[in-house]
Amino acid sequence: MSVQERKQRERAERERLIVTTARELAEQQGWDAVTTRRLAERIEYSQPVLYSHFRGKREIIGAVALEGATEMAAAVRAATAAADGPRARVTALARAYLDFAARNPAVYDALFELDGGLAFAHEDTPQPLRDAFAALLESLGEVAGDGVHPGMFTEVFWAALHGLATLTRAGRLPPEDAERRVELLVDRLAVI
Amino acid sequence: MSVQERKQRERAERERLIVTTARELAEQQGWDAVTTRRLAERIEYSQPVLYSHFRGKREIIGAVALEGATEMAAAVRAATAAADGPRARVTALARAYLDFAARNPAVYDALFELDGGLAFAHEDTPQPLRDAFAALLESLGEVAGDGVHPGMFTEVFWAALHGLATLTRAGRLPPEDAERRVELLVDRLAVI
DNA sequence: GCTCGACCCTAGCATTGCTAGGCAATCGAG
DNA sequence: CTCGATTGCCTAGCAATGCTAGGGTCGAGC
Repeated sequence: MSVQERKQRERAERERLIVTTARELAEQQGWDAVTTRRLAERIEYSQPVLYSHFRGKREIIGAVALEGATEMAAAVRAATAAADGPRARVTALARAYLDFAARNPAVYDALFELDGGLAFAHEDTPQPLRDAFAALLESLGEVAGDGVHPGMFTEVFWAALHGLATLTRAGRLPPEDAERRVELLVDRLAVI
Repeated sequence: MSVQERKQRERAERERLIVTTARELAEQQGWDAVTTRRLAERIEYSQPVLYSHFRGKREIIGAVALEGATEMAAAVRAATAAADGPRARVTALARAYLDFAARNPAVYDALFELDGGLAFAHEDTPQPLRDAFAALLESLGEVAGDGVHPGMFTEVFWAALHGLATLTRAGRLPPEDAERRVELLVDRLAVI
């Protein structure tokens, strides 16, 4: 049985290699540069190997997205845990979110801009995505205000952050006032 | 000279035909289905004709985006003009914006999700885009609140709307609570 | 009526995601 | 140890994509 175990382990390692390599390539040169050929070359296997791990390119994007969701949840939790009081927590959360999006544009794209074949707001939504939303909810729920459903408040706040992240990165918003925009958002939306 | 004029007119008409056909096709079957071959077939010309009007597919997307920006500006202005008082105006604006995005997903994608080769927040930003932002600014500027720059307030409000629009359409947010989310956004962000 | 130029089409290129088919190495049974 | 079977991988290829080169045709202007 040990042989099978070793093979299984090697397969799992190679799958991780594929995902991390796809992510690296995407961060370096953008998702357009992540072709199955280039990806195969980088992992030093032939193209069909990719398809023995994933149904297609979409699933690879999806895998990067899930990895990113876990990291983002961790980043948000780390930032809010280090802050004192609801207001500081929300501000830290917003900064951490936007910071993550700015530092990992390819991962952020995999999560929200590209089609990774992931189900959102469904019963079959993958755990990392649920958990990322939960991480937001933990700090945002406490500033939703009376009579406002915490989940819905989190959705709206999240949407605002998402809008800022994407519009800023796409050059639709000048990057200078980023910090002031965050302050305005927190001041107005959160009920302290 | 009349011959040249006629030719020029026909060229202009054909260019409009390309843009409206691309838009139709995108609305019907999504932008992925808008290939140069299919588009050429629909307008009953060969592919190279497209390239005598536009540098490439990107520019066609950009043309659809510009058309969409003009329409969106008109839709927003029409909605706000019919509303009484700042609060009603902002609510109407938000609804009109989200409604436009929901009813014209392909156009909205051309504007904000796809690369149409357009410059934003620049000195060489095309007029329709500037005007669309101006349409938002007209109604949002009056509820920015004291000490808050109207332009920046508009950016934040716009980003929030953009986030709601994209996340809702991508299935990231459940569509049921759309109206309540708008109310929350207006209540909190706008200073009446 | 003729010539020349604008106009547009056929054909092709490189690249993309994905798949079929075969080859070789490894495993299990005798 | 041998031999058939299975697993795992690669070479080669397909259809579709955006885009371009080159030639042929038709009409304008003298």
